[in-house]
Amino acid sequence: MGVKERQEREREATARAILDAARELFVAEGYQNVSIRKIAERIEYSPAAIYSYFPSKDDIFLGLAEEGFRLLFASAHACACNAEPDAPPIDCIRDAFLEIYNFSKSHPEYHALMFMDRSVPKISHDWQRFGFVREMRGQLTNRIQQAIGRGDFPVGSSPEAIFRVLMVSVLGVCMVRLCDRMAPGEDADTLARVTIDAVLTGFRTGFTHSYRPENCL
Amino acid sequence: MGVKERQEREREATARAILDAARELFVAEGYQNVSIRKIAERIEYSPAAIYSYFPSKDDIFLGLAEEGFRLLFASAHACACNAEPDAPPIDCIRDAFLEIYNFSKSHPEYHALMFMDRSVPKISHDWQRFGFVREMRGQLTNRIQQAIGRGDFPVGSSPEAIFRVLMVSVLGVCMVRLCDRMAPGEDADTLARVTIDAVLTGFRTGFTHSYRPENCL
DNA sequence: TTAAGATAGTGAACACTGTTCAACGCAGGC
DNA sequence: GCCTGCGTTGAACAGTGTTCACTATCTTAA
Repeated sequence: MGVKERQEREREATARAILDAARELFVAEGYQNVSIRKIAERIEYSPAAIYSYFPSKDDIFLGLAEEGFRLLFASAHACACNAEPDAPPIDCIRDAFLEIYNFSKSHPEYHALMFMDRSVPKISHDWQRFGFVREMRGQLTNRIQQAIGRGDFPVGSSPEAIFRVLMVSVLGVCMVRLCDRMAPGEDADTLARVTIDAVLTGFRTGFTHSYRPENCL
Repeated sequence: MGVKERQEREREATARAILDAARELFVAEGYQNVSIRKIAERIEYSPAAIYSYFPSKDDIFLGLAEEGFRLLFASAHACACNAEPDAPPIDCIRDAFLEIYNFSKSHPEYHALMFMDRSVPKISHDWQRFGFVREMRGQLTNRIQQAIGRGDFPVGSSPEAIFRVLMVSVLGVCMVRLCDRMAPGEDADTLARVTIDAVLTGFRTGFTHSYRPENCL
């Protein structure tokens, strides 16, 4: 009687195998150099077979981006601020954004897929659908709110604005590094730290603005 | 006797025609959708002919990136701070970086080619060779030095560090916008302004760091 | 047990891509 | 008038994402 179940299981296993093969290939060779044919060869299927599991190449990489967010979220969870619950919120915030930068170093392909790639339009459009993306933002904005409560930021500061500006600034550093736009000999790690500190100091000191974003990452 | 000269002129004209066709096509349809065959069709040559003018597709777009830097530099020159030489340096700096953001809006394809594209590796490697890139940085770091002299930034601040952090932060905003990573309804213009002000305020207030980059853009 | 049906997987093709190369035609110089 | 050399070409190569008619196998009902 478990025929349907077994078939379903087999289908799922093959889908997983496709994703695994795609991941290994694109971590090793980059998105541009992963072709359906290479994935097919790796799992010993014909290229056409893949299209009965995923509607297009983009959808395979949409699945991988989801995996990337899961990975980043796991890293963020494991970083220092969560180990010491009594650590100063401001240090947690700094660490969390440094972790995003570090993630872009340890998983450059995932980072590119998640934050930079324009060749997978579906990621751009659907990218808010990942639940843990919202969860991760929530956790960080909570920390920022906590810091505001402690007087680290001026009263009335917008946690979302602080989060957003930190995010785009760090993503800027990541991009400049990943796109080989660093000056010869320039130290990206220091740049990341200084950038985060500059933005944090800016918001801590306070300046007037009416930026109240919502649902950003 | 002017035969060689005429031939040379004709070759140059064809090379220009290739660049023009490439530019029109890629401004209209984006880098990904411009093929050698489309360029060839537009200038009424065979695809193979193009390869006697440019070693590869990448080299055509390397030429276009150079054009992009020229354009951006022209915009920066034309922006408010140059119109009023007595304007507060801090406003000039803000305007200049806002201009970079605006350029990414008015010329998204050029911006992507200049700052984001990884599919044209030669741009990454040779990208410091553009003379006016250094010139533009020089002009801006001078303005920052001027501001330091006026006491807008703490004594001993590094103009290069301020320049660099402003640059990567603005590039972050540009990237998030161009890569469709904005939240629905989020206002990128405001984000750009707030980001620049946050970084500026951070550096004006001052925080300890030993970042002394050189030759960055 | 056999016939019918569902379906996963295939090979071949389509319409593209960047790039290469032998061959051809034509202008320039002797 | 012939020869050389250069610009240009058509055809091909090896690759891409994707589609589709077909087969072979496995499942289910009679």
